[in-house]
Amino acid sequence: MREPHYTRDNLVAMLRGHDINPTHQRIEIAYALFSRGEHLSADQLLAIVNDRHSETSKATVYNTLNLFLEKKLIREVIVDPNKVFYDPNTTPHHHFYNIDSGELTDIDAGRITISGLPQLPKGMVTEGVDIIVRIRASSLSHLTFQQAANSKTG
Amino acid sequence: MREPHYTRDNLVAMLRGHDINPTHQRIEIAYALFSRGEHLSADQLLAIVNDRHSETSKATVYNTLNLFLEKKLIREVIVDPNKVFYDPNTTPHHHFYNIDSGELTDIDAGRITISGLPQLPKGMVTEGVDIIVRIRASSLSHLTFQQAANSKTG
DNA sequence: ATGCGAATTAGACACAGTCCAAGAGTTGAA
DNA sequence: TTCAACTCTTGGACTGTGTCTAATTCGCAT
Repeated sequence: MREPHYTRDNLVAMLRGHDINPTHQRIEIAYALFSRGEHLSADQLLAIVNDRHSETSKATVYNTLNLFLEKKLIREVIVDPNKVFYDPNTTPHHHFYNIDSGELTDIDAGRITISGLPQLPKGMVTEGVDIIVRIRASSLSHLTFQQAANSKTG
Repeated sequence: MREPHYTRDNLVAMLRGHDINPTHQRIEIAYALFSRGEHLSADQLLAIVNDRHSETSKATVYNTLNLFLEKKLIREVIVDPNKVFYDPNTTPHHHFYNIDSGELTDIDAGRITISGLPQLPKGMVTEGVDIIVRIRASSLSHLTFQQAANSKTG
C-alpha cells in the first residue's frame, strides 16, 4: 500500500472532490491530519497547525472538522469520555484502544466477521458497526478474543 | 427472566456484596438506576433522585457512579460525544445506538461471535470488546449486518 | 476598484465532570 | 456520654471541550 503524497495540490483536489471549498485553513488542517495519519483531537490539531505561525482559531478547527465529517472526508472515534478523536482513515476498519495510554490503532475490517447479531428493530437501518477492543499493557493474558468479546467490559 | 425486586434491603445487600458502604445517597442512586434498568447519564440520575425532595448533590452523583464503576456494579457506555451513560446491566452484552434519538438498546453477547481479529500487539491484554451498532430510523435498508460491519461508520 | 456571499475570528457562553476544604454523619473506645 | 478518628456529602469554584454570535476579512466575479 503506497503512501499518498500530501502536496498542496493533492489536498486541494481531495477537498474539491468532497465538495469542500479549499481555503488556507482547511488545507492546513487537512494536511496536519492526513500527513500524520494519526487519530487526533481538535485541540491537538489546533496546536499542530499553529505550531510555527498562527494559522487558525479554535472555532475554525471545530467548524472545519465538522464540515469534513459531514462531507465524509474523515470519521470520528468516540472512545475517550473527554474528547473526540478524528480519524483520517475512512476505509472500513475497527480499533484497538489502549485504555492506559489512550492510543488508538486501526484494525482492518476486511477479514472480520460478526455472526449472531439479532434482527434490527422494525424500520431501522444500520449506519455502521464499530468494534472497539479495549487493551491494556500487562501480564496475565489467558482470554481468547472470543472469550473477551463475550466478557464484561471493564 | 425474572425481574428482581429492588427493595431497600435488596439494594443494601447488593451494595454490601460489592464492598460498598450503603449510605442513603448511594441507595437512592442505585435504586434510580437499577429499578429502571435504563442507560442513564449523571445529570439524568441527579434529576431523578432529586425529583421529590433534594436527596443528593452533583458531586455525590459523580463520586457514587465512579465508585460503582470501580466496584464493577455498573458499566459505562461511551457512544455519545457529550456525555457518558451508565449501564446497570453488567452481563456480557453489546449495544444498538439510535443515532437520531440517542437511545441505547442491549444486544445479548451470548450468541455473538467475532472472527478474524488480528493478534494483539505484544504484551497486551484484552480488557473487553465493545460492539456498537449505530442505527437510524429509515427506509432504504439493503445492507446485511455483515456488509454493514465491513462498511464505513457514518 | 467594488460589492457580496462565504469563511474566519475573538471572546462569551454552555455544560460535563473534577477538585477542594468545610461540615455532617457514623463508629467505637473509654 | 463524650471524644476522636474516620468516612461521606456538599457547595461552589474550577477545568476543559465544544458551540454560538456578531463583527471582520477573504475571495472572487463584475
